[in-house]
Amino acid sequence: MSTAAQLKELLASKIRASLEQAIQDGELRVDELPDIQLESPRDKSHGDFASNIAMVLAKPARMAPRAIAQMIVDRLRDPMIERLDIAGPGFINFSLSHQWLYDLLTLVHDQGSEFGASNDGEGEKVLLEFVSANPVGPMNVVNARAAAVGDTVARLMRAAGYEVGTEYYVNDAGNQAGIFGRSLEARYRQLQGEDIDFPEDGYPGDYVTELAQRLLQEAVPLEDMKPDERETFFKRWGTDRMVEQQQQDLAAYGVTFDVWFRERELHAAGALEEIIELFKSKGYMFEEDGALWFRSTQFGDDKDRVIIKQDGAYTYVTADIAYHYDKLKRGYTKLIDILGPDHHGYIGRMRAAVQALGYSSEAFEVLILQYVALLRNGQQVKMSKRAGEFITMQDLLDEVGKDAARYFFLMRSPESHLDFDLSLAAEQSSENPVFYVQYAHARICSMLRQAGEAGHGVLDTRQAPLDALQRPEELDLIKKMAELPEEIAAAARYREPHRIARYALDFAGLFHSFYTHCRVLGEEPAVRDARLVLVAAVQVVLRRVLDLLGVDAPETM
RNA sequence: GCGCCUGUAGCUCAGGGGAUAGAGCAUCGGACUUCUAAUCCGAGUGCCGCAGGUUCGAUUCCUGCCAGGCGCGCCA
Repeated sequence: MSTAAQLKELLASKIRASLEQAIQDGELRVDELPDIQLESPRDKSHGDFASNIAMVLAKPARMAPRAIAQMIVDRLRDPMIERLDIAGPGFINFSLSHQWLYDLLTLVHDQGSEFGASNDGEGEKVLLEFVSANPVGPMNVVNARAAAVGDTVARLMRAAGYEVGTEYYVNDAGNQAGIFGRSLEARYRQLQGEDIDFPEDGYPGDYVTELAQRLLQEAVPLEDMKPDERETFFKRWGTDRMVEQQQQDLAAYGVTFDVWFRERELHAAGALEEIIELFKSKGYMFEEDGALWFRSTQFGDDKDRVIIKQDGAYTYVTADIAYHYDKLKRGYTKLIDILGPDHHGYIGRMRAAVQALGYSSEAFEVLILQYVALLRNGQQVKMSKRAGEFITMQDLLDEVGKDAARYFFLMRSPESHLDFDLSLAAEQSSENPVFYVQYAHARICSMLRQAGEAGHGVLDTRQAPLDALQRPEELDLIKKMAELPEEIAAAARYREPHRIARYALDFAGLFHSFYTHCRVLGEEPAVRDARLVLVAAVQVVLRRVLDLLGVDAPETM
């Protein structure tokens, strides 16, 4: 039982053995053998697997690629290999007997919802931080994109053998949290009938007033507090409520975090002072213009960064350094931050900080998501924060639903600008790719239901007459399944969830094509039983893939 | 000015050293007495932004340029 990845390794070792034999025979002269790569050819006429090794060796061996290929082919014998062709400029194409595909169905059924897993990540401890929207207002569509991408990257990395923690960093101690607290207090007092001005830089949204109303109903004895206690109270109570809201919204979106990390806890633990002392002792700090600076340019940043402002307050960078230090001290060897497009300037300073803390710059990695343009009926939706006209994450989910939202965000490569067509996403039609995939799953459920009612269960794969599967539609489906482990591993390694969204679409397409061309129920028993095993395996794979994307797999549509 | 992202079919986007460059949508033409037609089958379209370079081979890697988007706080 082998996946495509395992077979590639096997074939590579056979090629290597042939080459070594050729060297021994004195027919080939090279200093060393390069890595032997096998690929899954796009074009079916090129066999199951193909290698370009003859072309790679052409120069060092000073021989024609096709002659090298012939030399390899002459020495390659294996019962598994049905046909070997030399094609084009010197490709070696392998056509295998169908047995490996039948075996793969057994593997899929044995592994079930685990199918596709690998140990590509070798247990590397990765901390994935994403969204981390300030707890002072509703989340926006870039936050929604970050949530979908981050959550699916985490799922993919776990499937690919990484040890992943997910975190949401709550900026509940900074400037903006303070402004938010003052905004809330102002609304609260206005509701009590006081005639006071709303802070000039305050948050104008209705949600602040709604929170103030809620606080009023809770009848907290604020009169007994001193002014600074009141300020702390409003800030803390307000941001805590916002965090609760964010947690709810994200959970409804299928996104949960292992840890919600509060900035204020860093402050309370003295973590910022610790950083300052550490950097001072290492000579990375200097004073200028009444402020304390981190000489980040020493580590490749484009300018130095203020750590303590003239007014004695810390900057956000200080807390962020402390936070990342905390992550590193917890044993994570790779910190991945998923950030919005307005934060790319942040990479240099954090990378500098990580190095200053004594870690490799490679321990810190940033995935920058690009801008999301919302379209409705082909027109771009204009948003103005100042006028309070913007589409929140919640609006988006209300309009298109969780599954379409996640799928649309995951469809595109994370670092590409994204045109999100709200009209299309909300449409329950064939034009909407998410339904296309879900429909494949629903169709399978319906078939298996009817098969079961007719008394035809899915046989154990070892009992089923799988060699009845001979049609290209059947074999193509299985081949595609065989590629899932490498697809997941690649998607995890490059942090590219769109590979899986595309895989889902392609795989569903293969199934729909099979469905049209091959009947299951009503065929002669051997064909029926073999196809039922196949269809059940397709169901397993579709569920796996949809689960990785965080999209539901409905049984009926 | 500097930095990040993006230029591939009419539109939205895949493909990131290899064999005739792909998908969806849109357009046109077919396929339901049979497991869900939310489906399938067929048809056309491309100086892969431009110019150099590396390579046996470049849409893919490197450099420069052009175009678009977004950043460049003692805000986060």
